[in-house]
Amino acid sequence: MDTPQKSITQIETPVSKSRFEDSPVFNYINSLSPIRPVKSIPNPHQFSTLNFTSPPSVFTSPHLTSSHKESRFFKTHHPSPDPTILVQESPDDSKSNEESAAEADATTEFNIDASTEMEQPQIVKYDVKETNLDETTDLSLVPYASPPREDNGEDAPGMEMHDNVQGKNETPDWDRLIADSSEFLIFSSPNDSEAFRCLMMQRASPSQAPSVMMPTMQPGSINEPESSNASPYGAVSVLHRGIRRRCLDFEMPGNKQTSSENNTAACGSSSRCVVPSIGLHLNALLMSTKDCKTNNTTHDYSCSEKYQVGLQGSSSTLQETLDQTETETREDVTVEPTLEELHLSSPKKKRQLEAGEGESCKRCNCKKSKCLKLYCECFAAGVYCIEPCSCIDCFNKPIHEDTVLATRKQIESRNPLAFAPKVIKSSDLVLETGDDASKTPASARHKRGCNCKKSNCLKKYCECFQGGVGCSINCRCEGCKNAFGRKDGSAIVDMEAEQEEENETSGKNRRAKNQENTEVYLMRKEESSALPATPMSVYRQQLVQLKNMMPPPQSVLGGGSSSSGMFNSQYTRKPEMKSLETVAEDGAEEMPEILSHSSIDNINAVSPNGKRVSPPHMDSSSSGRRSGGRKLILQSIPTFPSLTPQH
DNA sequence: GAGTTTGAAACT
DNA sequence: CAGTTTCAAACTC
Repeated sequence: MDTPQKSITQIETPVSKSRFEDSPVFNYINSLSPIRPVKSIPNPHQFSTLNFTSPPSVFTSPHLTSSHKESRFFKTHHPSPDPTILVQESPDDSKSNEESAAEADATTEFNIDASTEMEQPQIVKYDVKETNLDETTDLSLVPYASPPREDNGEDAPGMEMHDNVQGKNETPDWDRLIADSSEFLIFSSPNDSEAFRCLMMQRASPSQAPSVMMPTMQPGSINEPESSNASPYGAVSVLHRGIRRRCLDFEMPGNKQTSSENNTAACGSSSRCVVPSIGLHLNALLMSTKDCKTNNTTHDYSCSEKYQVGLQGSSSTLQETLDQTETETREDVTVEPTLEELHLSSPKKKRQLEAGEGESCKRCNCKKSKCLKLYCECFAAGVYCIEPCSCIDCFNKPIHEDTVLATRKQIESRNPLAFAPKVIKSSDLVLETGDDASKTPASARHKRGCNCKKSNCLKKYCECFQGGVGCSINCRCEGCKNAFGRKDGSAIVDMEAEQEEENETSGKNRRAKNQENTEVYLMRKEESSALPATPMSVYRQQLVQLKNMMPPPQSVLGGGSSSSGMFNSQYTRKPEMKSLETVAEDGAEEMPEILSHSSIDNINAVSPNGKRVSPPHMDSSSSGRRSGGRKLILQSIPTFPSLTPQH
């Protein structure tokens, strides 16, 4: 420090400084600008110091990113030093890091924070929840997270440079920062969801105040970075990444068991499954509905509430998780979790539910694919197989996480959109395909289109039909009679007409199917009509319908997703914008959650694919439609992805 | 529950 | 990119 300063001073002083200081202009400038010559000298120092410090900061930020990356796929530890320090510094650090790293992200986050200090608590809460639920490491990922803090702590000089004018690189700033940060953290901590509490409790959190410590402490301070893996939490966090998230997320509260088996078992339990599935996939909706049946058959509304609660908790966690860590997972995924999955899952689930009992999660029946191919619904949906599955030689279990992730990556490398939602909203489609989207009543289309030859797009063999969307020019189907919209462009055909046609062709089976289809179709119609109306009402209707029969996935998505929030998952794999848009249309308040999911999907689509970036859509659409409070949340979401994007 | 049909996914 | 095979869900009986 000293040497550089000296050198600088020596150089500047003799030459320029003396001349300029004497000049009247210099005097005038001095009088005008708050910055005085004194600073000029110190500045160099700081600047130099900054240079020194800045490099660390730069490295640190990368570390953060790296940690995030790692956390996504592998749960890593956070090398965070002292949790306390990190916590304290977190706010400023985040800012500084973000500014240096990505101004845009920093600005957004910063703006959010600054604009809504009141809301910050909420945001923090979400973060905390997510982090808690999903991963401790994720917390670090959050701008506020500890990692930056450490760096900042040393990097403080860098901060000071900016601040030099105002204040200098004084430690007192740290105090303030700490105080401020503590406030944020405190807010978040109090907000902690019960799940988080449970985690904390289970974890036997370190002595420190949970609120502040929570984010960082889990990973770093108390437990060694590596410990994350060893510790159940670590395993959990790891599991949360990628596919596991769904089931694992739910497990958190109750189970600390990170063990994969336990997780799967947990999934077997309705409660767990429901929550996780919801978070990532619309499946949860079905699950929830089912649960409602079993548990609260009578009270639809209660179910809805329950569901919402679950969504909030899970969704928020999922969102952040996805956004922050999982952009990749995308799971576009996953996301996505996704409408598609929901659609698919719902019918299946319906059957399963009807046939079997209590399975809240998806089931598969894979015999040869080892549940490591898209043939497997569970795998395709980004969820682990669970007990109810009848699969043989299943590798889609937490135990084989590495294999699952590797396979996923492989598949994504082949087809980045493989885990993305198959059904996209019209707006997105419009961009891509053009008018077709608008034609369909559903206002959504299948991403790639179907290739039906014999089903006339009137059976669930048809992905378009299964997804509750009309066929489009992208479809290569033959004899398309899709009730949701024909390939030729004819808008939705009246179900009656369809039924008549179908009856003509073959009478028997159609009857039941048509009924189902009709129901689905009606559901969709209601949804479309109801969307403008209250999301809750729609949601309730859907729930009721679901209870009565299998809800078509689409319907679930539209109403349930909107109300509860589905995107997803995005996971994300990432669900595509459709879900987002639908959600936006449908529901106002809960949109954020949904968005989070959507974000996931988007993320998935974005990072892996790079092809379509749903987030922008989401942002634009969401921002335009949404109300302020939610908007903030949504905006915050996008920012996270930016931070974590790098792999 | 077993068998068939179907179309997506995977492979060549 | 097209054709073929594999696969598991959807469907039928």
